[in-house]
Amino acid sequence: MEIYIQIKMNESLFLRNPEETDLGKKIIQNAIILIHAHGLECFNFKKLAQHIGTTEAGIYRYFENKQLLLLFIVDWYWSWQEYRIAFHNKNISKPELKLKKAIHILSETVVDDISTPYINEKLLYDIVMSEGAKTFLTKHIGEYNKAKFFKPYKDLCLHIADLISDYSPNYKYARSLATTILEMSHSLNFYKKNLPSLTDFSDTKKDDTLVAQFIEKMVFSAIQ
Amino acid sequence: MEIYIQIKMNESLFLRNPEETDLGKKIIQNAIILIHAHGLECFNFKKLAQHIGTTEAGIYRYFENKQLLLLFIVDWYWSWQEYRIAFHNKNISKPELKLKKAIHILSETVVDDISTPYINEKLLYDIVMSEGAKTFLTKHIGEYNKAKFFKPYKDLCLHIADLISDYSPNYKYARSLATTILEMSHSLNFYKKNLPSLTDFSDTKKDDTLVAQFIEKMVFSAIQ
DNA sequence: TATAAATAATAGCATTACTATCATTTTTAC
DNA sequence: GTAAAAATGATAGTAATGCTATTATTTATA
Repeated sequence: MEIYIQIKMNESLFLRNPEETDLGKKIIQNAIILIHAHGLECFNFKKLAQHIGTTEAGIYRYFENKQLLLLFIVDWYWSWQEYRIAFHNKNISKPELKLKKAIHILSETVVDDISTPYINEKLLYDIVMSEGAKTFLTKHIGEYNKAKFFKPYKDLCLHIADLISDYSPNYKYARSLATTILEMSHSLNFYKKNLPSLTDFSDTKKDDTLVAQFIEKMVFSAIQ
Repeated sequence: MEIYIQIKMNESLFLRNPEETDLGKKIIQNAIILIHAHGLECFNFKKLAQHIGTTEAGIYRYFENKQLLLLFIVDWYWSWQEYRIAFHNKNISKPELKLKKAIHILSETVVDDISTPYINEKLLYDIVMSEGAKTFLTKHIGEYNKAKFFKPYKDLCLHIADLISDYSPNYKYARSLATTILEMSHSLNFYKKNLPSLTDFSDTKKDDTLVAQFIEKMVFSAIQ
């Protein structure tokens, strides 16, 4: 059985849908590779074009600029994570287990998912960790929000908030706590890697569940 | 009694110490004003120079580039917050009260502190909220870390972690929790303002202690 | 009052972030 | 199988950005 999952993306993110053509898929695939390798700052459409053997103008036919390309892959990532959480929690009824699963999915090492041929989720996880916040740390936040570019993130946040409320219907801060889970699951892993003294973990330790354990304990004691 | 506080800054942040000359102080003061008004993306040394009536090259004599200028003011902010926390907790012995005070200082509205004439802390708070993360979301993170540019943030993190450990000596995740406090105290306020559906608060509500209340409850149930 | 230090004025250059045009190839429709 | 349409490639150009360099002028200091 070979299943390929396809995520329906917000059409305002692109000028031409990259998932419908070979060149488009190459753009996504190699944008992820290049941003992962050199960071968003060093990344531009000229380099991307050279890397995949096309022209700068060719990329501009798909995306208005690199911020929207970043938003595309970051939005894709959040939708994919929500899908994974829903998938793994299928047929599980205990709210406690569901919430724990979600926390672990969000804060543990991701491996490349072969059901998405031109997207390397392992690289994408790193990109979201170190560049993801830049999608909303911009003066365009209002405009982007109107265009629903943050919908995948908000949907996931609401999904987690619902899991929290299922477990603890009287807890008053389900959304703030969901946002805390989302944010800290990525940023503690970023710090663990780059500024480990801001955490209680070190990057050398093999155990990749440490961040999840911290968050899990914090969350469950908060909503108990 | 008029007291002016002065924070000793890391000398590698600048080429010439801006706090020692009139032009230098103007650079800091107006950089804060302009970054607050238009965001870091739109901000550059040419605009800053025009705004204060000097030349681009003049600014470059003080700072190598705008990232280091941002680091300067963000580092200043974290040192100032640590100072405020220490100041307000002077002669208070109960660890519980100290930690609560720290949480409130970090997550509630800041007003301009007149003991720092050319720095508007109110504007600076907004800048740290919406641009602060960009200081470490860069490929230069390793190099900046070596140069100790993140020391003020780390010191504050450790300060909070110590307050946590004083209250609850057996708690295993003092640093991660301190980082969570620091990060969420700013980012929840950012979301409250810009993407309120990610929080349980709305920007219209007058009460500015809501974020603090959420964090306080979460923290104290975690370390109980 | 000489000297050094700081600032102003101006120029210039490589890179970035696009836009435009036109030729060529590939796809699709009949 | 061919014509039309769509997508891509090749090339050029422009305004803004992020610097560096040079020289002149002002200001502080000895």
